[in-house]
Amino acid sequence: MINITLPDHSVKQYPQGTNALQIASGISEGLARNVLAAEINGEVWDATRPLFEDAQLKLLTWNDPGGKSTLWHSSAHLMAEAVELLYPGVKFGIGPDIENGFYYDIDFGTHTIVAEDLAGIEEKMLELAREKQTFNRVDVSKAEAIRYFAEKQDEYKLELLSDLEDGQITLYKSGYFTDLCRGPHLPDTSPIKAVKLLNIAGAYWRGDVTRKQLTRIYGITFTKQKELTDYLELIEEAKKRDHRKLGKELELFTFSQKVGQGLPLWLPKGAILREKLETFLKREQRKAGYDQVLSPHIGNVELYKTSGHYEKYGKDSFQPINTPMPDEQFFLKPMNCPHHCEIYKSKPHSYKDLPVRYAEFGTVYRYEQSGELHGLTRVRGFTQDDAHIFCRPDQVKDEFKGVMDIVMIIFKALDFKDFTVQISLRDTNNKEKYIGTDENWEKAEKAIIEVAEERGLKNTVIKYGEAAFYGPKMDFMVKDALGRSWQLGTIQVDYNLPERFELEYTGSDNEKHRPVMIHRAPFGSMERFVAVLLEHCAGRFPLWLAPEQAIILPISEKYQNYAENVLRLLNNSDIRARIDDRNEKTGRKIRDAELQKIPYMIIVGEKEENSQSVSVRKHGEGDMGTFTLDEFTAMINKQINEVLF
RNA sequence: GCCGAUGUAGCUCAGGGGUAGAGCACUUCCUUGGUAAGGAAGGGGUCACGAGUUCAAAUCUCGUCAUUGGCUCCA
Repeated sequence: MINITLPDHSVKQYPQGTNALQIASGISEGLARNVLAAEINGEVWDATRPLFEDAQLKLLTWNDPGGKSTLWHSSAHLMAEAVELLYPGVKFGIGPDIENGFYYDIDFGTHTIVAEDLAGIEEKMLELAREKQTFNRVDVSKAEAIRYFAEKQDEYKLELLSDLEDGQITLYKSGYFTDLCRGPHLPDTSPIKAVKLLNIAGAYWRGDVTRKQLTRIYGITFTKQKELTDYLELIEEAKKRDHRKLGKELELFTFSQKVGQGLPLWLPKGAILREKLETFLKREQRKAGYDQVLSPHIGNVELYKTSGHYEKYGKDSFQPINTPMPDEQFFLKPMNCPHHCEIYKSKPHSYKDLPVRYAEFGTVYRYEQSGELHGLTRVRGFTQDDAHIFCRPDQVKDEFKGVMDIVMIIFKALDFKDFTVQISLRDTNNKEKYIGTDENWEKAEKAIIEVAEERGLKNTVIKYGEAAFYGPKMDFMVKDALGRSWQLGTIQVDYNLPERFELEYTGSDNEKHRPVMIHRAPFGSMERFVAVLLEHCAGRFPLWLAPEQAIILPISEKYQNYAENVLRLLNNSDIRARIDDRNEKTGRKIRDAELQKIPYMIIVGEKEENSQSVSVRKHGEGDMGTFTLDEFTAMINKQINEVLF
């Protein structure tokens, strides 16, 4: 007999070889029907896998992440089975579950799969699911597995097998399909009740550009049709928040083929938004001891040879600008750091002056691959809210903390709660990829991890091999409306550029020392930040950022003069407003103002003119009643100051 | 850059081998109104661009450009 501990800490005895599904049946048939997998001592297992030792058991259903992932992983197998039946001879790469659903990478040979084919695959999947095919785990020797996939001529599985140790290889068989897989899987296919194949994409085998591109089919499945319908509705809703759509609707930015790919044009309202964000950050930076500097948009090729960027990115950048002088070349600046290094070098520094903090909203140009461009989140010309801190080694940690505080002030002001912190370190197996000494790298990496711990940052992930070539970094990641993760704020320690530019300060010992450089951009780039902000607030900007804070709606043209008086007074109080003087009824003007997401509507007619007042309507909330102008401006200013101060 | 999809009026989109449609927006007129669409008339498109097939191409084919879902990349 074995002892099984349930989540309520009760312990029950079962014969050896009992499985989780049988235990569930013993508790209730209803529960057994909903069991998708089991968590055994913290590890997700097949519910049908026999238990031979004492264990902690948690039964997993659709409501558990482990239940969902098992359903989706099994769905990937089910899709592969359907594809194999419909398109004999296809070969399979990998097919994992992902955050929302699953995918399978498939080599269709000469056949091209198109969107219209997906419905047929979905149908076949449902047909197979209804057969209640069981998933059977089989331990096999490496030789057996190789024999099976060699016979099937599936070179991808054979390659995967070559990396596996004999003795730890399992196959899963379900229906007509057998896959190399470590599991876990559903007891059988019957819980898969609703299927949607979402899209088709190319994906390089093992993520390697030099290898063959397979066809990746993404899909998602559910245990109820209703869940699928709800999910699809959720996606539709999310698409309404897409910054590309809102940016057009709210007239914030646009693109022009003539100007060029990935080069955003900021419209008047978008420009106000950016200016407000800049002013906000500049003030915070002033408080934190930063100095604003300015540098040109181009730099001599020698600058980038010194920085090392020429060697690494020269070929893939915008190509050099030539001048009438032979052998003279300039590059559009792809980053501001080299310029700031030269600013630092413009005079000698004492240890007493440090840290020196140079900040600049610097516009940079990077020739991103055409397929990478994406709305405002990935562009070829963008403005970084950049700054470089030059400090003594003993100041690194404090400076790092100071920067983190600024990032948090911004996130708080804009109500960004849902972010993750990614700490990117070296790939320790490929140290030659990075510039700088081992010792310096270790020092920097240690400082970042310590600061994250000391400040109690939640949702922190450490990624090895993701560091920039010159130093480790900490990035603040936020998801867009469709769940794609984007890097916003970034803080990067750099022990290398000071070396390359031979930056110095005089220490208390009257000797020359190397300062440490910290690159940081709390917004990341203005473009990407606005994009994410736009999706975050669905176009309903906080009052202090709204390009138009109020719109004055005269009941008829008879009140145009009074409306103009009101506008003048609002402008005097620094409130951004305009008059809707169209020949339309009030209901219509209100509707349009609501659609434009203008925070306040000010209705003026006979009543208001006579009492020198305004009627106020708040976006999304409705009529707020009558105010004097002083009351109204006081209310607006209070609301703005609450966020900003 | 790679695999796939898309490109018709300012916007959202329908249509589709016989030289173009809707709604909204815009202009003019009527209406002068009280918290989410007042009425009428009118203007507006080389159907992304270039080539080919055809008596005839916006429609079919090829190429280019742009957008887009992914992959790869992201100083």
